[in-house]
Amino acid sequence: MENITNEEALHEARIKTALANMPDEEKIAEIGARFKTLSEPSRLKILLVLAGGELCVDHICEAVGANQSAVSHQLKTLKDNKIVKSRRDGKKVLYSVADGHILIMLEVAREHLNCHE
Amino acid sequence: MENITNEEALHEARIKTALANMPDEEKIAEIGARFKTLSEPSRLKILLVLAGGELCVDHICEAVGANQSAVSHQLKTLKDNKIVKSRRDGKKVLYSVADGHILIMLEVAREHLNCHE
DNA sequence: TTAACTTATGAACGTTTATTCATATGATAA
DNA sequence: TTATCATATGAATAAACGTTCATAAGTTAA
Repeated sequence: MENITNEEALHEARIKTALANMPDEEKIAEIGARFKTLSEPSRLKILLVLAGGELCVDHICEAVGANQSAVSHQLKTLKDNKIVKSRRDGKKVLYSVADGHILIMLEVAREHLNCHE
Repeated sequence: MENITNEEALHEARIKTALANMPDEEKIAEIGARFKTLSEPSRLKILLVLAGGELCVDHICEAVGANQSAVSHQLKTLKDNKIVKSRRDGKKVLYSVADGHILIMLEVAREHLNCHE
């Protein structure tokens, strides 16, 4: 009985702490948007290809085996979410991974998979 | 002209290397499923609350301000994807974060956001 | 400017998915 | 067993999203 009360108090304390440190709705939505961007296999493939260095759109299409329109749409999503960046070089537009955090997240996700298979 | 050829060769080499190291379709789908699980704000909130320690379902409901059915459905998704684990304690079922990789990914995602805002 | 090449984008269709409602299952106490 | 509390789940509705098709926009060379 005493135990139950203590547990209850502990859990209530956890909830309070968690809520105090909880990011606001907007921040949570942004974090979620990042993860969502990384969740689609077609985008993951593009990212894994770009992990090797910058490439233009038609090379990306060739590498992932998807058509140009689909790849461009996905690149836009990736870019809007700061997962990749781009620069123009003549007729071509070269895409690359935006920063190191992305590759770290990919690596941690793969480690997590290995731990649970 | 020479430059263009060299660039072309470099990009082709990148594609070859990337494709050689590319996980198979199934692995990519699994990685994507993990990210997708982390992408929904309602699930992220649950996870951020559980980051403080294990809690039973009704405490989670209270903390995230969602109804019991929705929370149970989301907990099932989180558990199926090895993001959380659970144990029964009497009438209650206590949920907690499955392992440290999850919290690392959350942290890296937040760092990534901070770099780009 | 015109033609050729490269990338981007709008609309529509089909699929996936989160929430809600109602109900079932599991556990404990009386 | 029965009543109550706690959690899980099936079905349905509504919203979100990826792909495709068609076409626009930007860049370079002739």
